[in-house]
Amino acid sequence: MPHTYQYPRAALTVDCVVFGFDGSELQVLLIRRALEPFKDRWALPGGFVRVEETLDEAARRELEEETGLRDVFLEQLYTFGTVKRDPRERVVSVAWFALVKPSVVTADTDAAEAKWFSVNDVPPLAFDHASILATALTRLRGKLTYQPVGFELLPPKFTLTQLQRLYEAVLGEELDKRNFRKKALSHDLLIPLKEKHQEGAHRPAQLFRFDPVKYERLKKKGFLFEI
Amino acid sequence: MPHTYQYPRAALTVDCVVFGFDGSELQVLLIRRALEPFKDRWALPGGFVRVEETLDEAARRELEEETGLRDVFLEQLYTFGTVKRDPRERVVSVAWFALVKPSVVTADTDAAEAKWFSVNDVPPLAFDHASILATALTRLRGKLTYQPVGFELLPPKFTLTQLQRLYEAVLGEELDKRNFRKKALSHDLLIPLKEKHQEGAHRPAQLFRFDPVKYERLKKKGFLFEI
DNA sequence: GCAAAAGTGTTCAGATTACACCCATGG
DNA sequence: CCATGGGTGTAATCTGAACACTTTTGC
Repeated sequence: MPHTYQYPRAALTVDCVVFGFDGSELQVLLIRRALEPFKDRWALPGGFVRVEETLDEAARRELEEETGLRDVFLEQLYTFGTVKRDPRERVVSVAWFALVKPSVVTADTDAAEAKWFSVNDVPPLAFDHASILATALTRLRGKLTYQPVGFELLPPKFTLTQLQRLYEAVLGEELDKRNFRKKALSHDLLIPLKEKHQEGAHRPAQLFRFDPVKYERLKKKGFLFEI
Repeated sequence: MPHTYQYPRAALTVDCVVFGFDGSELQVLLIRRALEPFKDRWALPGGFVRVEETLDEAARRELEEETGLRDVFLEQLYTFGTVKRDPRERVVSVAWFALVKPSVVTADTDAAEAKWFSVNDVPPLAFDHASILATALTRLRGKLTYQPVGFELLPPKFTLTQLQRLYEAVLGEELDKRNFRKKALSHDLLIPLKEKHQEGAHRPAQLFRFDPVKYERLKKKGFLFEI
């Protein structure tokens, strides 16, 4: 290893796969590129890492600049480093995946050109972003079955049916209502609220919130939240 | 996002956590640094990424240059990017973890100053390499319980007892022999050989090899190999 | 014949699956 | 009173955990 390493150097970027849930489909947030290359194509929000900021700071900064989102659940996904992934020059990108709650999903994002798409109906993407998205989807599916990340995609108060719909949307399969409820409640992470959720001409549903204290305790033990 | 991004840029490195198994303890391969900073300290093998090579090519190249190892199981681990992790300048490192079979573990490595250490007895490490190692260990433990990676750490022919010792070393707990064997065989990935393994004054043990065809098939289905 | 590691089954508890009907509400 | 989604229990099966003795070999 040389004592110092000079140029040429790869440029370093971050890209964020931001997932949301609209109540029936899993969504991903994309921005329309204003500049070449891939001008006018949809792309993951992201940009260059500054020399004085950490990687997650860069991801959060770019996310806020390009979409207006702040304080989201963010986790490193994978680093993409094939040589020609950017036609301009060598660019290595550290990809992140983010989960946001519906309050932010439905709010306007600062960037006029940021838009939510169903993951089942994504337009052609710039660079290798389709492959980054695919990696993120696989990771989300994997995580969902053993970690309670679903709550990051739901409002603070939610019904068991909403939780089930989310699991079904992400996993792409139907789940048995009784078994799902039994298991979801068995982890003792859901606190029933006094309120009910009323919507439409039918029996109102029990609202729950997520218990962040028990969540932290579980997390430290390399937790499980299997559905 | 600017159309091009100029300097200052972070430098990009790769670091490899190379695991081996000596039959009783999990080992990690370290090299002694010849230069400042952290001169004479032990460190993970690694170095700067060249602008014309992918990240995994860089990892494999550095691994060969510094330790003589080739053709190892290699998987991306995590990218470490805190600002001050290298005292010289901003360096972002893509960490990898590698698994090598005993034939290579016991062979001399090209680098005079590469050495195997038990993971239970690691010297102080340069940079944030202790934290990279800890991350790799957690990942290896996690992987072992649902993917058949153990075979990457064993010779081509092995006994069930050797496989069990490996699991015990990595997981840090004793396992029940009968339950372990039942489960290991249930996945139909182990092919019994006609040969027996003879060592010492006791009953010779059945040798097995790993079935790479079934492994690939399982892999494509997002496989499971639970022990 | 003895020391040392290989090899082998059963039982029990808990978890997972499959499955169908009544309840509360608004219109 | 009816349409809509909310809510509940049980039986059958599978899986995981605990547990002890016989076999084969070299010396």
